[in-house]
Amino acid sequence: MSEDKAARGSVRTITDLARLAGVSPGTVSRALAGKSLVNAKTREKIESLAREHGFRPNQMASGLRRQKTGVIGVVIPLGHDTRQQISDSFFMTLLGHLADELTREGYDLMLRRVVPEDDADWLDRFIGSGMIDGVIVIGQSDQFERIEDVADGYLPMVVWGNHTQGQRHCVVGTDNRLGGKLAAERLIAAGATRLAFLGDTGPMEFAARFAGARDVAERLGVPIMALPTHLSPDRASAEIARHISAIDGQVDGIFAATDTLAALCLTELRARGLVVPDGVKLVGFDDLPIARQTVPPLTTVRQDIAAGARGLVQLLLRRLGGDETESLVLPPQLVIRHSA
Amino acid sequence: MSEDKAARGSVRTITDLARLAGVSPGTVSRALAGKSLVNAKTREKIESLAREHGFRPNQMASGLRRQKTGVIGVVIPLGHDTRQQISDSFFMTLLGHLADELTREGYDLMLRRVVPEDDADWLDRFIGSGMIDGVIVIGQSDQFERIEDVADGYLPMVVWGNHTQGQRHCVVGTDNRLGGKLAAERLIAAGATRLAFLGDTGPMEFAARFAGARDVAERLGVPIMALPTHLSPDRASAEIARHISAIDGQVDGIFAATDTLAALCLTELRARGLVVPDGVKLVGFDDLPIARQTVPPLTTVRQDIAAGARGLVQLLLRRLGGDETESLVLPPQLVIRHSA
DNA sequence: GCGCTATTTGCAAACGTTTGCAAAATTCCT
DNA sequence: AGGAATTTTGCAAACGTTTGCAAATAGCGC
Repeated sequence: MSEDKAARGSVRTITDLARLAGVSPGTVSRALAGKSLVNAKTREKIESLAREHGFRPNQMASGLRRQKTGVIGVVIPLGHDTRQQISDSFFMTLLGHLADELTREGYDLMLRRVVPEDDADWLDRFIGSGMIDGVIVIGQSDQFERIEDVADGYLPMVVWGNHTQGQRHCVVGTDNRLGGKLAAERLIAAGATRLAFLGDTGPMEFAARFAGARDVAERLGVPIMALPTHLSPDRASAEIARHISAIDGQVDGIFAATDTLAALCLTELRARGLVVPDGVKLVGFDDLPIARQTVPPLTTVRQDIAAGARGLVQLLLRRLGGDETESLVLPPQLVIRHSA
Repeated sequence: MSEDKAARGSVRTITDLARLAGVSPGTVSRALAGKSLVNAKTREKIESLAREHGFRPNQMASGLRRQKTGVIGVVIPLGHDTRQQISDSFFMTLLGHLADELTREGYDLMLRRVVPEDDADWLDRFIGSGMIDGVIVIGQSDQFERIEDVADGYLPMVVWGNHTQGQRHCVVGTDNRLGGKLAAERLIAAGATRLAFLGDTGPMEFAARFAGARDVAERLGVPIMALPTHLSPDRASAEIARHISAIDGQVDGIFAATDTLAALCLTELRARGLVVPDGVKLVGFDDLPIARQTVPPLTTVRQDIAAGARGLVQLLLRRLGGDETESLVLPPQLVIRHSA
C-alpha cells in the first residue's frame, strides 16, 4: 500500500508537493488542473507524487481564488407545519435524483432546510454565503414573493414549484392544474357525482390542483368541496377522520392532494366501513411507490420526478453559464389502478 | 425597504464595509464575529451598516483562514445495486433528521452519494477536500475495511451501521442481532413453525438481523432459510414472487429485512391467495410509515431513527472537540400490529 | 552557433477573512 | 495632573490556490 499514514500526513499543500517535485507551486497547480502549458514529463512526475502521497488540493482555497465553489445549494423552505416536508417521500425522492444529477455534472450538493417564518433572510443568506455557485429551491411554500425578489438580482437559481403566468423566477414543475383536471375527470368518469378535494390549498401547487379539479367540476355541473388538511402524518389522520364522518354520504369521489394523504384516507375509509372504489372513488397525486402498495392500489396522477430533477439541474447549469432560461412545465400523467 | 438592489451589490467584502464605517477591516471582522474587544458603539454602527447593505462575510475566505468550514459531510456509499438506497425511505428519514440536528448545531450539510466500486478513494477524497470539518457515513455497505482504515488516522467521523466487537470506527446503530431475535421470537410465538429470512445478507446490518433470527430458531429447533433478495423495488418484486412460489407451503413465518420488502412481500402473498397472518406470519424491520398503512398493518421491529440521528451528530460534535468517543448501540423495539 | 519562435517555468499578486502583536485611545486611581 | 492599567484599534501576516506576466529554456532552420 503506497499511501501509509506517514505519507498521508506529510504533504498537505501544493507548496509541499512543489518542493518534493522540485518545481514551483504554480507548475504543480497547472499540472493538477490538467492545463496544457506544462511539460508532459513534469506533469507525470507531479501526478505520480500526488498519487503517492494522497494529495488533494484544498477546495476552500481553490474556491476562494477562482470565485467558484463547485457546490450547488439545495434549500427546502418549510411552511407552517415546520417538520413536515422532509419526511415527505416526494421531496426525498426528488432530492435523491438531484444528488445524482449534480454529482454527474461534477457538483457537490449542500442541503439546507429553513423555516422562513423564523428567518426572513433565508434565501439571501444562503446565496450570499459565498459557499455556493447556484441554488435550487425545492418548493415555493408561501415564499413566492421573496423568491421573485431574489430572482431579479441573482441569475443562477431554479425553483421546483408551480408556474404562474408572468412570474420572474425560473421554475420547473408539473402542470398541476392539468393534473387536477385529469383527476377530476377520472373520478367523474368512474361514476362519482359529488366531489371533494382533500388537502391544504395554501401552497401554490396544491391550490392549482384544486383549481384544475374545480374547472372540470364546474364545467360538468358537479359539486366539489374543499376539505382542508395538514400534510404532517400525525395531524392528517385525525383531520381526515373528522372530514369523513362530516361528509358522510355527501361525497362519492375524493381527490387527494398527495398519495400520502390518499393512503391515509384509504385507511380511514376502511375503518368506517366505506369500500373503495365501490362506495367512494379516490384519486391521489404523485405516483409515489406507496400508490401501488395500497389496497386497492391507487389511481393517481403521476409526476415524473426524475425528469424534474434533470430539468432543474440542466436549467441551472445553463444559468450558471449566463443564459436566461425559460421555465419548464412537465405534463402529468393519469395512472389508472383500482381506487377510481 | 432598506436593502435595494444597488445597496446589495455594492459592498461585498469586509474591507468595503470597513471603508464605509471608517474603521479597519480587522475591527469589522471582530465586530461581526461578536468578539468582546470592540467598542459597543463601533460595533453597533458596523452592525447596522452590515444590515443595511445586506452584507455577509464570505464563508470560503473565512473557512480558509480559520481552517474550519462549518460544514459536515454526509456520505452514502451505494452498494452493488447502484441506484438503490437513496429512494429507500429509511435512509431518507435519517437524512432528514440529520439535516435538522446539524442545522440546530449551526452546521451545514454537504451530501454526497458515492459508488465505492467506481471510486475506491471515495472516503479519503471527501475528507481531504478541505470542504468539511467532519463526516457522517450512512451505512457501511461493503466498505467496512476501508472505513476502518480511515478511522485510524481521522478522528471526526461517525458511521451509521452495525457494531461488531472490537471495531475501530465509531458507529451508531440499532442492535440488529437483537432485533432479529425479537422478530423470530414473535413469529414463533404467533405460531410459525418454519421460518424464512427475506433480504440480502451481504450488508452487515442485514447479516446481523438474520444471525439473530437464526440464533432463536436454532435454540428452539425451528428451521430457518434465507431467501436472498435485492432491495431495489423493481428487482425485489420479481424475486419475491419467485421465492414465494418456490417455498409454497414450506414456510409459515417470514422475517423481512426491511418494511419495504415486507410490504412488497405482502402484495405478492395476496396475489397468490395467501392470507396474512392466518396462512403466513410476517414481520418487518424499521417501522417506517408504510408499516401502519399496509393491510394488515405490519408487525415490525422499530428503529428509533430520530435518536440515531441525534446520536450521530452528538458523537461527531464531541469528536470535533477531540474526544475519542465510544460507539452507540440503540435498542430495537418490537411493534406488534396484525401481520404476526 | 545564431537568431527566431514556441514551450515551460517561476514570480508574485490576488481571492476575503481572521488574529497576534503593538500602538493608540480611553479610563481609573491617587 | 500624571502615570498605570485597561480597553479599543490598526497593521500585516497568514490560510492554500490560481493566473497574468515575464523570464528561461528548448526547438528549429540556416
